[in-house]
Amino acid sequence: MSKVTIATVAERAGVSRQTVSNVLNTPEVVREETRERVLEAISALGYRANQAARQMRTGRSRLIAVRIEPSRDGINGSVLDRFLHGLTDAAAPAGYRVMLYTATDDTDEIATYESLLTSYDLDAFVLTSTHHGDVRTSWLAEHEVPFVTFGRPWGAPDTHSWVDVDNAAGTAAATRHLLDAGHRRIGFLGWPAGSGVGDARRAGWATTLADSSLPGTGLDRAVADGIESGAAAVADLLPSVDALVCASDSLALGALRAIRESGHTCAVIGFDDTPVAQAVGLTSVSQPLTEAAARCIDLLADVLDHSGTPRQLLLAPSLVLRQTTPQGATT
Amino acid sequence: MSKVTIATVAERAGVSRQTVSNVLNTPEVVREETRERVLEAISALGYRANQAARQMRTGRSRLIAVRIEPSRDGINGSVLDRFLHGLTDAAAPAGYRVMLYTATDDTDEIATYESLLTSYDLDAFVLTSTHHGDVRTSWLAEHEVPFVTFGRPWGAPDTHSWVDVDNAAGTAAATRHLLDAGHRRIGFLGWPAGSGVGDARRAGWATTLADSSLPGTGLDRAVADGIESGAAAVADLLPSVDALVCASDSLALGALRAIRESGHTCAVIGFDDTPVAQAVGLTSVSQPLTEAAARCIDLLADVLDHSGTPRQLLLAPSLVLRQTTPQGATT
DNA sequence: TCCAGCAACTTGAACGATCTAATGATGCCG
DNA sequence: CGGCATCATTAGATCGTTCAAGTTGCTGGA
Repeated sequence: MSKVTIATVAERAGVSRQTVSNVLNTPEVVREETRERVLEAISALGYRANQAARQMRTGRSRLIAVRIEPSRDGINGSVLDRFLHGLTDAAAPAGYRVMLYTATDDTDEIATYESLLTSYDLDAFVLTSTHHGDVRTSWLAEHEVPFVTFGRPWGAPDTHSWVDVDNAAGTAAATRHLLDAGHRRIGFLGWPAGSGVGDARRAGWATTLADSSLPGTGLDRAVADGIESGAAAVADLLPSVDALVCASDSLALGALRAIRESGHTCAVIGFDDTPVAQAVGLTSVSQPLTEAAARCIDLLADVLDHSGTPRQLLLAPSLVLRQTTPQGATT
Repeated sequence: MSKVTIATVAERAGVSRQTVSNVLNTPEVVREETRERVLEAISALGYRANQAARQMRTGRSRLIAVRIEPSRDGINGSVLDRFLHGLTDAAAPAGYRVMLYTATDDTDEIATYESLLTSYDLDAFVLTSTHHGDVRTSWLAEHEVPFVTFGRPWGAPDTHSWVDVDNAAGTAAATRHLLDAGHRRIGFLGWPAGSGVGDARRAGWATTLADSSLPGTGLDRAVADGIESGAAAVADLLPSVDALVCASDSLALGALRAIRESGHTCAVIGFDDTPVAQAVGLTSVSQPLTEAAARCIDLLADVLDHSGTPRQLLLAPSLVLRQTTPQGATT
């Protein structure tokens, strides 16, 4: 099968190249009858527009780029991977494809932007893991590159479209669940202050306790993410709590281990509903990653159509109930 | 900054467009002095070749496509994700970028090939999860599309380049480790016959036992992958074995649960060294995924240079030692 | 009858690179 | 000193698409 170009289709349909192009891009200017004849020719010949040629003319590639992280923590890494799956799925029906890139840090990432933009003419970027003082968003905005972030612009104004999950609502739901189960001394195991996500998760726990007029002071710990650090932090917290809300499944897993070793009884809820949580039967807060990805594509389509102002979406996480007690959790 | 084309560079260096093109693509035909002048202009202007234009002329896009699976089993899905990370990393220095696509089954995937090839002019595909009677490889070969597979062509002749991990060596190492630890009644928990990978993993266990003149008959089970099915299968196997080699971490996790519930003592080794295995401290066979991805890119570069015959690479997995006993494993 | 106005379609140029063929400069030999 | 091969470089065509500027044919109002 030799290559089918727009000229082949035009010849077969007995029209000019431009008419074929119009059928594809601005169908309303072509007469019904002609359009049908062209469409018939297109499907008969199996014609598909050559993206490279289209891109050269229009400057748009229908390609969006996403950063893929070196799988840092094996447990939490799966969150971004699931988001990526969702993004690829959602992009295809919208006529976009996803291209991957890696970068070691934000500065390196910006260098990659330049390289990708000049050589591949990317249409847009989807950023993940936004954080305070994120230089990437300002660079992209400054260079007028369309983008959407999964994660709100912590501390910066809402000048671009983003999708985020309501982290505070997640830990609030977890805390409420523990309250309903009769727990009264509910602690929180999270990360050091400064990360937007971590702070929000802590706040969800704190405000829920406050709403029930229960004390939270001294019942929380802030450590780096990880099983070991989680276990260590929980060790000295244990006598004072009978339940724990955690900022991640890694921390929750560490907590479970410390609890089992100590002989205490303490309920635990994790965050992110990772495969590990599923495997060990741990109750965990689940982010709607597939939906978040689909919304990112929606917002991106808007941005690329130059239609309207930036929009922001906050999605609600859900609590996946499994066991919360250490015995259960290790079952 | 207005766009810098090859003509801009040519003007600044005082040469023609073609000379600039030659500096980039066939440097040996350009005189040393001229080349330096051109290179200087390139870096001064920050010129980068426009891929779309190059692609239209040459028909090559420097883009390779990889299928991303809907994260089926959350535990085992991480294997392909880690491979994907490695692939993206390895592709960049070689001048290639990775594009993602999804497909529901092999037939759908072939339809996607056609679509991607005609509209994006992809250079090559990297296939994963090869299996018996894989129609994808024959389609690609027939249409002369360059590709490399991660996973050997089970049952088909070695007509293309591939990289695979020696699955049998992995379970053999696991079995040997258990033998060295003094176990003599070593069972195997795997998948139903027919999957190349599953059969190889079973064979590694069987031959290692046979080498030590130990019986294996009746000590293995074949079930669908998953924690539940693993637990169920191990239940009736338990009195007869004091150690278990598993075809996946999911099965191993199921086995651990059944063992704990039964009160028996039995060592367990998993496969794939997934985050779950790391989290629960399970000894597991680890595939060198980063290296496999890098080798795939190497082979692909060869294929795309039309240099030489197809090559095949078999990489050795390694055993990651953690605990093998259920007590340890649940710590 | 004439021409403005419109709808439907066509024509030539352009995007930015690479390929092919042609050109000018240089050296070598008889 | 002329002829010829060799090397370095240039000019023009080309890839497949879309944009901008036509062209054609028809309708209807003055």
